[in-house]
Amino acid sequence: MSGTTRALRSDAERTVRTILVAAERVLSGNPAASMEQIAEAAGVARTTVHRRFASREALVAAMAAWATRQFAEAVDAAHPETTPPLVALYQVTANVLRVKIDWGFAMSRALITDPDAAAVHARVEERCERLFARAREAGVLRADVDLHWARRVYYALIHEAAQARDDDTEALAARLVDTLLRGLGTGQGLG
Amino acid sequence: MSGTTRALRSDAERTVRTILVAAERVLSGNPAASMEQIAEAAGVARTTVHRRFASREALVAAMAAWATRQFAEAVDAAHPETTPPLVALYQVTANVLRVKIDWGFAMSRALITDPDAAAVHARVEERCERLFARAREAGVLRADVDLHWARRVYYALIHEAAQARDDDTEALAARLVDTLLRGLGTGQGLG
DNA sequence: AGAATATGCAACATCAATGATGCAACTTCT
DNA sequence: AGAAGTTGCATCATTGATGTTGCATATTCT
Repeated sequence: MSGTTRALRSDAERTVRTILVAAERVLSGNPAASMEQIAEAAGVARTTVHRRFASREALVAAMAAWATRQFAEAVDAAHPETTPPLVALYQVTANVLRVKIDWGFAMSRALITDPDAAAVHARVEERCERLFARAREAGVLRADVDLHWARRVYYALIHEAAQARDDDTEALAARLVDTLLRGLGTGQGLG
Repeated sequence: MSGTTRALRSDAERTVRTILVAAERVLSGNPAASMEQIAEAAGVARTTVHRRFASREALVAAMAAWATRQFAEAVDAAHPETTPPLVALYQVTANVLRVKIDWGFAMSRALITDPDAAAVHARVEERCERLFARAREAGVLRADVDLHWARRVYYALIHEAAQARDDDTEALAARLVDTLLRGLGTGQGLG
């Protein structure tokens, strides 16, 4: 994106990455953690963090940008507008889970603070909405289902599933989608 | 609980209540809000807050204690061990939603910080687990369902539904339980 | 009215987090 | 080797939140 420094560029970028990863690890555990704690977790002096990120806000923004990028890519990779709804649902879920497990904090904050990230998230939400609409038309979702509620339930399940931090995201996704579509009941006594 | 002050007791208690309510309102919107903001929201000087609560920690603990009490009462009122599982599920859900809508922050933090509150929450979790076990035995939940996953899905849905802040908790509970048991799909193409 | 209690206001002390800077030491590229 | 760049360390200023206290002023109970 920039042509500022040629030499030693890889070193600096590696440090930036290390800090971003450490920040996610620390902040997901305690959103109020200090820059000192983040620096320590990254195995770096606090001043170094401040050299790379002008302010705490800038650091969080960078995390949000990074996570948002991965998020968008995760959705793209599933081709949710061209693949059959049910398949796309599984694929999107598995891909997004992978990102959300590693960047849960950054993704949650992205909505609130960063302007660009918010735009990307809004775009993804639209795509999600379209996917759900297609799923309903295809008979995957019931015809009488409230799409807004459906999307919120889906997000809630993703959030919950991501807490497992299981590396088998395929299995997580399978269980999640199964629960979303079939629920957990037998159907007895429910009219 | 205490016999310290007889006169003017009602005044002080009213102030305490006002502060607790304001704190919940403010902190649910921004967990990092200052005592100043809380005091302002309560229509009270910051010093008054500090007179009633020795520290920020004490304030949060008081919120947790208050919310936890209401939480336990909400579960009790549904008689989850004696009522038929499905009925109890609806009733508990509606009651808990009522509390969670008004005390979402206090209930979430309760688990982490306060020791007594944690005990109550643990007790409630046990009751929830038993209720789910009964539901499975009664054929309300499928026999092959993982109870741990079921409970987490249930919590996630409650958390999500509580965001609606709708005052019709009966309707919310109905939709929530319906989603939990039946899911949102038609069952087509799912083996 | 008088006593007890509660609150607002102003002021103060403390403390932790943030952000900036200069300097020496080290690594990497040419 | 020399230049450029990066980091660690020590240090300092600033800021915002926290918690305390004294005093004047209601408010309420008896």
